[in-house]
Amino acid sequence: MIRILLADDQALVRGALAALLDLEPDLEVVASVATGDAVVPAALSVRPDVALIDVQMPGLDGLAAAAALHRARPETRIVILTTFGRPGYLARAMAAGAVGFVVKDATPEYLIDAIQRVHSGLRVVDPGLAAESLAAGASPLTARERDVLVAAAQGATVRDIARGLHLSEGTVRNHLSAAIGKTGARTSAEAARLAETNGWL
Amino acid sequence: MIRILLADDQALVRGALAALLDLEPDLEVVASVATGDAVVPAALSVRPDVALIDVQMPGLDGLAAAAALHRARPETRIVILTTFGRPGYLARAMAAGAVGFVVKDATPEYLIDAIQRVHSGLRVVDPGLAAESLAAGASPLTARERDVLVAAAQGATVRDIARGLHLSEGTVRNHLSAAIGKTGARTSAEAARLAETNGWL
DNA sequence: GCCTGACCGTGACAACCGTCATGGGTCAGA
DNA sequence: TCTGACCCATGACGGTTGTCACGGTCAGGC
Repeated sequence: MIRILLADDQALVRGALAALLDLEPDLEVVASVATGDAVVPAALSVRPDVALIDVQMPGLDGLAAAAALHRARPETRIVILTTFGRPGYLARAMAAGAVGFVVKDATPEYLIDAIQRVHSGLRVVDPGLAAESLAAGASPLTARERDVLVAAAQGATVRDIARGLHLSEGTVRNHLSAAIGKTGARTSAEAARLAETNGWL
Repeated sequence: MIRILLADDQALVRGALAALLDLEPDLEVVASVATGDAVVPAALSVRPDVALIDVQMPGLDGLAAAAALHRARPETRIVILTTFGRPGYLARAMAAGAVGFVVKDATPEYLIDAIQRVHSGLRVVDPGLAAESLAAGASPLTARERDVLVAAAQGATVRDIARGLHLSEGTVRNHLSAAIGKTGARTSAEAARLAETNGWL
């Protein structure tokens, strides 16, 4: 019997996944939480074999929660589940100690198989996504460039960003310019969009 | 026995929802499709009582698919299911002939209850979202303003938009300026973001 | 020590964007 | 018929953005 912890912020998806997994005779959902912060306490309490963690969650996000869980309870095998197959997510998930990575486009059979493989000690990664991840490479952005891009992605102006990060406007423009060059974009808004789809933010 | 058609582009969610609904003794998933274009043919073939349609789908989107289904087979009661509770979505869903609107944050019980209510002739709308929808009101954007905003949301420059829509740059700037005024934004990127979260694109 | 490279910051300039005033065209409704 | 709403265009303006050249700081390698 494989004991599973579910973490997903959408109650409907959480409930539906639980129903799906509980149909399998050798799987058992023993806990399900809605936030990243709740993952570690729940895991320590129910001692699951496998944790299925969504990336998008309020509070601590799925990748950070995975890292915390890996530190707190390395016996639990972590599978990251996500809507968006962003290359950067895969890299960060692996760095966080995850051993599986499944996108929500996958079939239910694939997910169940992935859980079983992971439980038996294997790693499970979508080969197409892995290739894409290698192609996109690691994030070329510096910490500051990331900061200004996340702000720009919210629609902030250069002045807003400068105030928010306590920088001069010229410096913000420089960081943005560097990010534009590195992403191959032609405008800060486009750079923010590209960085986001690559999972660099 | 309530016969249900499921439409969602994510195979995992589709399968999980089917598992969840099939657990109910009076519900039966009789078809599940991954694209908006497949909704009407499937409905004509299996004659479902209720159609559960996600907004985000490739090809024909969920709202357009709902409208087509309502025309082709008005007996089928339509429930729109969506990740994002955007006010504009609700308005368009109702205009498309939907009688239910459920966000993926809802609990499984709520969804099941909604399906049963809808089948018995009632309408089901999240009251909080309905209030938000009234507050945000209908889209204030003209058709052209919408066009330039969707292009701007991709990160296109004024020149790109002008070329893409065969307009002069000045005209594009005028439309953008009008959209910025109507959305209360201060920049075209921000206007695009706001319009998107309101479901006006 | 010295050099190198990566980062942060400044100032100046050209290009672009947002606003406004103005004009012309179409089309629906009073 | 006139009015109002929408579309397209032009031209000009001030403010913002993107780029560049230039310094300064700091960690790591020779």
